[in-house]
Amino acid sequence: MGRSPCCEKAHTNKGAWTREEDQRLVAYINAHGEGCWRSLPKAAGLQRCGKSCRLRWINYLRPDLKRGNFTAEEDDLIINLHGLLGNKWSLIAGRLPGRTDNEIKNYWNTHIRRKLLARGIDPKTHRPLPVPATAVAAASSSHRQEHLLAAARRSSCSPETSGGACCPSSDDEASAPALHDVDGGIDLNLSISPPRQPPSPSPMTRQQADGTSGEVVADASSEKPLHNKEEEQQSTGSSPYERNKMCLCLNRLGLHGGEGCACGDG
DNA sequence: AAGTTCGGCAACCGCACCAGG
DNA sequence: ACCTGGTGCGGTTGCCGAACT
Repeated sequence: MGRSPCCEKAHTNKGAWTREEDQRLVAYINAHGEGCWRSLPKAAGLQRCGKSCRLRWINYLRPDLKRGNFTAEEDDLIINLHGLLGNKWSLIAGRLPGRTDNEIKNYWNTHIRRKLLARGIDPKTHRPLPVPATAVAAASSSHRQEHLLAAARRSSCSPETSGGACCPSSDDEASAPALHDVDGGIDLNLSISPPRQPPSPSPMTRQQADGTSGEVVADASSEKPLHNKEEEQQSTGSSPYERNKMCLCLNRLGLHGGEGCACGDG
């Protein structure tokens, strides 16, 4: 028993989208709205698979997309959310307005992951890799990387930062990385109720979890070039992460005090 | 200047989940 | 309870431009 293919591959285009195809897709969705992706290509006069149309719309054509470089705040948010959620790119994207899961996934794989590795941080577990301290120190030359490392270390639960109390050393537990903001005193370990947060009133639904409720939680959208962020950080001495504390209202992760922050004191 | 390598990103593929019949 | 279709998600691939030799 199998399932029918989502489209007739013999009559569908593949590869890069043309301007005309984009225009057709945008025009159709503007007129009829999203949904019914299977029948959309035919209705819109496109020789494309419905899944391809959906992907093109979500990742490239949506009007609310934010293009351009990721900001330092977004970097921090991604690192922290990845520490919490793992490779749940759609969930992470739900906390970054204007960013898509695909974009974040690519950014992680091409930028953040490599930088974390260079800093001796395991991108999967957010724990320090077993490398000589001198190698880590030698790699800490740039302020930008220093900032990323600091954020990553805040995101990780390591014996050095936690004193070992919060991080059982068994491999089973290590496979489920926890988040701890040592500086801020916030325990983000999702396996235990955060001491400074009320328990969640109900289990998180899928809709709540993936951000499809339409709420915009994290407002880290300032589009400053990265080098400006570095200068700002150097001049103030405080990281964007510290200035934009994480909002951890359980099912509304984002920047503390952001638009959708439900803490009440933000 | 030409060839090669590398990095970034758009797009594809296959599986999982969910809702409706 | 089971089956099927539609949709969403994460992993992977391949193209293209930049950097390097």
